[in-house]
Amino acid sequence: MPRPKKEFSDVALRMIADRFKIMSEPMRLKILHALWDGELSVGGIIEASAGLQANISKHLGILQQSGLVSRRKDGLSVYYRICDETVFELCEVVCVSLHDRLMAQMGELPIMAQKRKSA
Amino acid sequence: MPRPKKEFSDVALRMIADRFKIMSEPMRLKILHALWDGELSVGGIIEASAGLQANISKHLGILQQSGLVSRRKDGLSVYYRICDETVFELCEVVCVSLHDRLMAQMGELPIMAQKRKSA
DNA sequence: CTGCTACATGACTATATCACTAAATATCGA
DNA sequence: TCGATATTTAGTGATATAGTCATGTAGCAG
Repeated sequence: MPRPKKEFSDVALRMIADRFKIMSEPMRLKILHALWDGELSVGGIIEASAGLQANISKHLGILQQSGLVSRRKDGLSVYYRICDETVFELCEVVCVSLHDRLMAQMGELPIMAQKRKSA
Repeated sequence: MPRPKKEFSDVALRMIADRFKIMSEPMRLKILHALWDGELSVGGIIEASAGLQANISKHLGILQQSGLVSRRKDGLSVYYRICDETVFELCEVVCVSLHDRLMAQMGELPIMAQKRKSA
């Protein structure tokens, strides 16, 4: 069955593209991945993502403004957590797509049928 | 139930981020949208997306190299079509997320309970 | 008030990328 | 071969963004 085609205005395209752009930085993905299991303080995120404090803070600001993570302040620390679960879904879809593509590319290679030990 | 946490190497993060980056240009989304219903020649894509020829061509090259669209040459024309259906899925997930976010933001606004005619 | 900790922000540099123009390449018909 | 059409490639200027250093701000301890 064919997908029903919806129309997209330039504004809509811009909004969608912006969301993808947010997700298009490895450092931000790393931060989101660090938040996979739940809330974490900025210090914890810095530790998990192995980045400089200023950079992490800036990325967290971007992620929060885009609505992907939420901020909670408690004393000296600030805790972030993912508040948009589609983040995981997007990454999973992309991973599957990349995997399929690599498999297809491997299939194109004329490797002779020699036994290969699986790791 | 908690999602099972998978580990991501820097290379993996880079690959995923690159895929998102491909999708983060409104013009490329416009091109993909033009290909929604199926194959289209470059000329057709130019017409549908209302962009300059050189620019469209460059974006098509990027899309093809990333494996999202495939190329078929027939005589003078080159026909492109989407060969990775996850493109649609990604856009749909993002749209839902954006919609939910806007709805939530609307809910935050203290609008008085006045009747509003639906358009 | 002072100092300390945790985080955010501003300024700056380097890099990347988009859109545009102009030129090159490829295919078909006369 | 010549010219017309269709598409790609190259070069350029403008813009944007990541990363880094230095500084600013908020909360807690003393």
